[in-house]
Amino acid sequence: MHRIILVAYPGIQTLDVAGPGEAFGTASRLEPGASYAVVLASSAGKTIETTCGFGIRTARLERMRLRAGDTVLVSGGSDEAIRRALADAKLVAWLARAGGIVRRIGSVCSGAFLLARAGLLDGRRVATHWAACETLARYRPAARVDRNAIFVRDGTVWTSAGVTTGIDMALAMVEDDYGQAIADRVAAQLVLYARRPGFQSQFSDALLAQTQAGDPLGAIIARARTELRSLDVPRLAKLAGLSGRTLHRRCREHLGTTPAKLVERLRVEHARTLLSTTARSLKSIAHESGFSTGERMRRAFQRELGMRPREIRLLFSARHAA
DNA sequence: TGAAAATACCGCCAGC
DNA sequence: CAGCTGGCGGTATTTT
Repeated sequence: MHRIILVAYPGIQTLDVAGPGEAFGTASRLEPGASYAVVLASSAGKTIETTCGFGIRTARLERMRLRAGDTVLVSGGSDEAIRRALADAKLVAWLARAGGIVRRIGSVCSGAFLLARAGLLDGRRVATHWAACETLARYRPAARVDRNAIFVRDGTVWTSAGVTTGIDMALAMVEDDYGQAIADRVAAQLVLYARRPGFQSQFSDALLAQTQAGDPLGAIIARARTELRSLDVPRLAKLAGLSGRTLHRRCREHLGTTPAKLVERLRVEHARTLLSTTARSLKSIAHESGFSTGERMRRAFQRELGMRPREIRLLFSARHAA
């Protein structure tokens, strides 16, 4: 039996607790092989209100006797709620203590600020909501904020980007505990379209959203993904049926990027997946992703992710070995 | 590492 | 006329 302690405070984001809570709860309820006890706790231990006005009952944090096998997950909340929570010395101290005891400690969305405050993110690679990345990097310079990840596992510390990605992260924990088959069945039960690995960027989600919105660019992106090996800006324009100039404008207004950057991102994304799921040589991965040489791939990775391909492989291959 | 060559970016503008 | 398109070309960035 794994205990999951969801840490709450007034003004938390409803989905940040409900998502992971249901993921673990579903696993426990439907999978004979899996067993979780999910508890909600807050500093005051009362009924607290979430962002949308739901009242949820919480146990008192201090009453929790921490065990080495526990998992602690801190929810995100509104700016105001986070600010108040950061000032809650008891809460921060409890988290700091938990960090030294439990097997896994993590956050969803802006909950990362509380872990940062407790000193748990120093020297770690972490994820948070895209709109909060810069603020977190400034708030705690010792934390290495990965702007692309939807969730990151760095040793015992797990962080996720925001709301629904908390579910992806919870499922990765289920996989860690009970294997992929069970995690996949839970995902199916929750009717998740596809389970996303942590390295899949928030940027991809934006692209996916465009696709579903029926935006012409969405279809172009899908096409482009299949032709990475012979793609440059004029070619992309041709696929899109637009002039270079107009394609440029569309990319700016819909995706906040430029055509060449878009192509580069798609290439990096593709290569990144291959790096972490196969043992193929960097050179062959570079070639398949449309980089003429390994050197060019390395430079693109540095620009897009601030990391070298080799580092990506090292960081993510451990996860897959488990 | 450095410099030349290639490619991309984007303000501007005429044309639809 | 407003609003969108796409060509031009100087500057910036990336590649070789």
